[in-house]
Amino acid sequence: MSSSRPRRDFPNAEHDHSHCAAHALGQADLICEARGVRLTEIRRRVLEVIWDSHVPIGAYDILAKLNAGGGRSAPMAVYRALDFLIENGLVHRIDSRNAFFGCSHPEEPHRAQFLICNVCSAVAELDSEALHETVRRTARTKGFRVENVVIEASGRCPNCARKSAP
Amino acid sequence: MSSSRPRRDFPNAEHDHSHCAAHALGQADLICEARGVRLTEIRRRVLEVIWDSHVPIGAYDILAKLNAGGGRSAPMAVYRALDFLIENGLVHRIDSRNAFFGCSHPEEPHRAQFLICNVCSAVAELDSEALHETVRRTARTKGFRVENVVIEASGRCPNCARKSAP
DNA sequence: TGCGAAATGTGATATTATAACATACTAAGG
DNA sequence: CCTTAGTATGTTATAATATCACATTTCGCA
Ligand SMILES: [Zn+2]
Ligand SMILES: [Zn+2]
Ligand SMILES: [Zn+2]
Ligand SMILES: [Zn+2]
Repeated sequence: MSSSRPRRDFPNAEHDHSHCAAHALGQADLICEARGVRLTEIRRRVLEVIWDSHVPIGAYDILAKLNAGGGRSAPMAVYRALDFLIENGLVHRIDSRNAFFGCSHPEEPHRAQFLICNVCSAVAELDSEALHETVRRTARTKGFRVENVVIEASGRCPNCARKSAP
Repeated sequence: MSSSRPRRDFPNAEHDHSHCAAHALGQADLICEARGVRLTEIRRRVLEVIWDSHVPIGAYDILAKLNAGGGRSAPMAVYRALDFLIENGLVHRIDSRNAFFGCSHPEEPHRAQFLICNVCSAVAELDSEALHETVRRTARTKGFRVENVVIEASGRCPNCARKSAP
C-alpha cells in the first residue's frame, strides 16, 4: 500500500510542452466553470504565462511577459491573479524560490511536495499523502497541530544527474 | 525504531529565554574556536539579536535592533553575518517566512525541519533523519538526487492549540 | 436599468536581498 | 617590526519581491 501518487514527472527532452500548457488551460476553464469562479482575462493570461515556462517563474517575470506585447499591467494585477490561481489550486508557490509553478492535477485539492533541479530548475510535483502524514505524525508527538506543510527538495533531476556524475 | 531526535521544543511560558541565549552564545564561541573561524563582533551581535528574539526574526528587524543604540550598520553587514552564521550551522533560515532562527544544537551539522506556530510564531526544530530519508527515498523513485530538503510545517503550537480549540 | 459585489487600475510604498568598490583588519612569513 | 595576501567590514546604490490604499470598471442579478 503506497499512498504516493506521482503526477507531474520530470519531462523528457522531447516532450511537447505546449501540449501540457493547452491541456492545463482547458482544465482550468472546466474547473472554474464547475466551481462557479471566474477565470478572467488577466487570470487566464497569467496562467498561460506560467505554463509557457517549463520551470517556476517569478512574479515580475510573469509581469514582463504579460507586458511584452505593449501591455501596461502593474505588479498588483499579477499578484492578485496569483492569489486567485493559488487559492483555486491551479498554481503552486515554491517558497524556496519565490516562484510559481502550474499545478498539473488541479481537479482536486491536494498536498504537494516539490523536487527542484539546482541545474536546470525543472520541477516534479509529488503528491505523497504518506510523506505528509509522516510530518503530521512527527509534529503530533510535540503537541503541534499541523495546518500546512512545505516540502521542497532541491538537487539534480534525472537528466542533469546523468550529465554531471554518471 | 525512531531516528527522530527532538532538540528545541516549544518553550513553556516560564522558561528563561535569556539563559538559552547565553548558552547559545557560549556554544558559538567554542564552536568557532574549535573550527578556526572567527566569530567577529558583528557576527556575534547578530547572533545575540537573533537569540534575543524567541521567534524567527527578519534581516531588517535584526538591523533595527543592531542600530537601536545609535549604530549605523547597513543591510549588507547583517546579510554577511547571516551568511557566516548559516554556513556554520549557528542559525537556520526559515524559507517560508524569510526569517532567521538560532540553531539550538549547532555542535554537529544536521538536517533540520521546523514547526512554526501561525499564532505566536514559536518554532520547534526537529532533527528527524527518518523524515529526511523518506523524502530522499521518495525522490529517488523519480531518479532525483537530493542535495537539500526544506521541510516547514505551520500550524498551532501546543500553547496556542490549547487556547483556541480544546 | 440600477444596485451591490467582485474585479481591475493606478500610484505609492514596504520589504527583502545583492552588486560593486573602497577601506580596514588579521595573520603569517621574512 | 614590516610587508603582504587574504579576510572582513564600510558604504552607496540598486535589484527583486510584495503590499497598501483608493479610484474605477465590470459583472451578475433584481
Ligand atoms: Zn499540484
Ligand atoms: Zn535538471
Ligand atoms: Zn539546527
Ligand atoms: Zn503558538
